[in-house]
This record gives sequence, structure tokens and C-alpha cells, in this order.
Amino acid sequence: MNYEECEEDVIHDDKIAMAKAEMLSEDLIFEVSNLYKVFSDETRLRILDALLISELCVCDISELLNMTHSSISHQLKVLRDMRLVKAKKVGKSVYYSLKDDHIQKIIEIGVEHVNEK
Amino acid sequence: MNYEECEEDVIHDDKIAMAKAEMLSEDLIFEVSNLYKVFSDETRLRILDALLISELCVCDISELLNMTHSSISHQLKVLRDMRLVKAKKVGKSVYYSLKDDHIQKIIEIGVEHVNEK
DNA sequence: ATTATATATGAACAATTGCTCATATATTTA
DNA sequence: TAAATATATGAGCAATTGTTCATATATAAT
Repeated sequence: MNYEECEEDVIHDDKIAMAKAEMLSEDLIFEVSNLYKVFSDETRLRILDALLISELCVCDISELLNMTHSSISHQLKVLRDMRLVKAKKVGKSVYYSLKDDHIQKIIEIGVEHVNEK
Repeated sequence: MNYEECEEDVIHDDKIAMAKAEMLSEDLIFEVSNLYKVFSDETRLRILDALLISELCVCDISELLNMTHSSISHQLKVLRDMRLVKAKKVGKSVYYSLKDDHIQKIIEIGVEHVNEK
């Protein structure tokens, strides 16, 4: 029943049963980990942080972050696929803005944690 | 002054200046992205989720997640290094628990976001 | 219509990451 | 003291990821 060795009296069956019952489902864990994968990259985090302040086109973001259009565009695709940003095409330009107000909260809590140390 | 091409009237200097002034520092972005890197892995997320319910030893966690002691131990080291969990040695066993109440908030907001879809 | 511009995207490559396996350390038990 | 047990950790490997480069698409301007 148990994985690998470990004696009966070291494995706490009651705690394990309780945790098993209360823990998040595998599907949910998968989706949440995917969400936080977005926030785990500096470039994407900087893009989201910038969009928190103002709607911006790809050109603006490249200029602001001092990175190529291509890499910004690739990361914006990730953000689009995760439905965290929305795109509005105006002429040749595409303007991006945040789609969700959880984004601000997530960044804020991260900053709070880091600052408390 | 601008990165790559892009005409003057497409780059929004005012927006860029404003964003530049208000954006988080590079250091902070780095630290926050590192924090969220922890939550971007399913195994670590499951460990944190389990510890949210109960203090557990390495053996318990391996049993609960059906993974080897080694991989759990490796991930616990990451969590220790990031100061998200604390370890208490009792005999041969080491009991882990959460060090921070931000962890619960971070998981909750992630779940909220995913559920709203 | 042709050229220029803004963005998107596929392929390739280097860097990072999470697991496994082997081994080390620490503590308890015989 | 020797053997067993719980955990930790280094090395190696496969998988994933972020960037660059080349190219494609869409719109605007000439």
C-alpha cells in the first residue's frame, strides 16, 4: 500500500487520508501550475507589469523592455493563449491590454511576499 | 533611442515614460518570477497543498503523492531554499510544515482564476 | 501594384529543470 | 559496534523553455 519502504509507525495514515481527501484535484493542480508558469518568467512578468499601467502595442513593449519584437511577440502569444491579455488591432499595430484583474493581485502578493522576506 | 525600427508616431513615448517610471524594479521582477517558479511545478504545488492541510514527513509526502523519496526530497530542498517550508527533525524523520501564510493566498487566487476561466 | 512597416510564427539552439540512480549522512535498534 | 532506516544530495539524462533568425502575413503609403 505504501510507496517504497518506511515503517508503519512512521507513515501517518490518518494525516495522509485527511490530506488525500482535502487536497486539490490533479486537474486543478495542473491548471494552477500552468497559470503560475506564466508568472515565472521575467519577460512575461515585465510585460504584464507594464500593461498594468497602460495599454501598449508590441512596438512600445519592445522599446520599454529593450527586447526584440520577435521575443515579445512570442511571449504575447503565450499570454494570449492563457487568456491573460487581449489584443485590439488598429491599422498595422496591435494594442494589448490585461484581460483579468487577478493579474494585479497575483503580482501584488508576490511583491508582498518578496518584500517581507 | 528606440529598439529596432518602429516609427515615431507608433511608439507612444508618453505611455512608455509613464510605464518606465511606475514599473517594478528589475530586482523585484527577478525575485517575484523566482517565487512563482516554485508554484509552476505540479509536484511542488502538490507538496505545498498537502502541507496546507497537515504537517508531514518525507515518507508521508512520498506515499501521498506516490513519488520516490528522492524526488520529494529534492523538491523539499527547493522549498526550503525559498523559505516556504520549515523542517523539524524528530528522530530519523523530518517533519515539514509551511512557513508562510502567503502560500495559501497564492494557491487560492490561482484556483479562483482557473475556476472562473 | 509595389514597397515599407507592424506583427506573427516555425525551426533551431542553448540553457534550465525534474527525475532517476547511486551514494552519503544521521539516527535508531539489535 | 554493526545493521537498518529516513533523509539528503551529486551526477547524468531527457524534456521543456526562451531566444534568435528567417520568413510569412496584413495593412498602409507611395
